[in-house]
Amino acid sequence: MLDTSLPLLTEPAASVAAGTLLLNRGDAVDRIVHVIQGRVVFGVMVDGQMAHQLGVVEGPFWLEAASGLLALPHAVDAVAETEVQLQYVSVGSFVAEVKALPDASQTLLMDMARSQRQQTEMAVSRLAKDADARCAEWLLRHAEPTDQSGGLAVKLTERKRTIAAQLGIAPETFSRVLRHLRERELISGGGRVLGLPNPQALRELAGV
Amino acid sequence: MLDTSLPLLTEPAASVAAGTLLLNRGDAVDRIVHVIQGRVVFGVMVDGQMAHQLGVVEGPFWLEAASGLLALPHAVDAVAETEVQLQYVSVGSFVAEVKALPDASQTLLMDMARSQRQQTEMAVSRLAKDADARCAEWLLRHAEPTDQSGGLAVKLTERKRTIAAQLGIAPETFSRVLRHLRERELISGGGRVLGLPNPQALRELAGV
DNA sequence: CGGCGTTATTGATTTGTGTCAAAGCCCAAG
DNA sequence: CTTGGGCTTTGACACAAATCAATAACGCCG
Repeated sequence: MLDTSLPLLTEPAASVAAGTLLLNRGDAVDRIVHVIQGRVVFGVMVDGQMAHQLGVVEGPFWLEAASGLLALPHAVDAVAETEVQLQYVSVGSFVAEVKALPDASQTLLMDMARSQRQQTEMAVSRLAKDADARCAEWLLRHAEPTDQSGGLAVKLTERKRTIAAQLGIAPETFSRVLRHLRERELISGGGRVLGLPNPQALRELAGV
Repeated sequence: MLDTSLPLLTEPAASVAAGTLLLNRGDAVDRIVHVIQGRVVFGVMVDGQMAHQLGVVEGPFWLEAASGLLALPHAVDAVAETEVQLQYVSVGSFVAEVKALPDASQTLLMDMARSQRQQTEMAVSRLAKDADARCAEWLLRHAEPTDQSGGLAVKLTERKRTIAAQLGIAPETFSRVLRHLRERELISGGGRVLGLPNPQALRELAGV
């Protein structure tokens, strides 16, 4: 894990509850949010709901650093998905710090590379794949080996509507895809733990 | 315009023709491409065609710097859209340079911020808007005031199929959208120069 | 155990956009 | 002027996924 702390910035860390709106699309960037710990979802909200999810980031992380550096309004909405520890940092001191400390720009650089990568992968996956393929990909990414026998299984820790949002599809569609995969015997088990009897076929469906 | 030159790197610049494939999705990053001048399209290619365009970048620019820094395979395909002047730089010397020179990481940081921003805006626009809205947005973005009277007009300098690709829609769809907008009298003129008689309505359609 | 609010599933229908195919247009070469 | 080959437009159609609406399955608390 990267250490993204910037030593000059000593503002106290605050803690906000899950569900808190952290920033709004279109708002001017008055301060930058340093997420120390916790998970943040960003995307486009439509009347209070995160209608289109663009990414999920796990702290430590600089939220929308690009907007801060470029002095442009935020391009996305962001919401705390878990409880989040964070610092608010003025754009001025953020930029000053990045300029002054080589290490700071280094870590920030790696940070941005990470986030850009995630975003690119998500965009590629959405453009190039249909719902079935994306779900298959998601299942494989979240699969873990079961105790014995080396089979794979996925535990659904979040609500399915949330997972659907991550996949960029409607909850109904996610439901149908799971049914479809179950019919084709690519997944098994009806509860919140799904078995993957045939990972190879699943990989194929996901387009490797 | 940013200066992204890195003084330590003195490899000679090469020139490649429009249409040249610069990098392939999935390939390991053996060297980084510094685009000095020219336009590069990146996205996902399907049998030789750029089927899904993710972005267009104008040099000077570091292509897929994120992949280089993270030591991950390329996430996208990239093709020269115009003739392009470029340098190939080994990942090693690239990383070394970024580490050694504070200025280098500074400029690269701004560079990545720019590209991330572009990508984010494109993703947002695709997720949140339909074809009509995206075209309206594009028209407004490319509008210029006409000589007299302060009206707005758009000059179509590229082929429409290219514009459609940038908008992430099929050429046929673009054609239909233009007809639709013309029927609603949001654009006028049938040639390669379109008038925008009602920018306000257009802005509304674009979702501001 | 039974009731209730939330979440998930299912079916019917609509919508937007891609695809295929057939003209039509434009312009440069002959 | 005519010809031909690209882009562009148009129409008919197919299809994936969203939406709407209704039902079913949970989970939780009393």
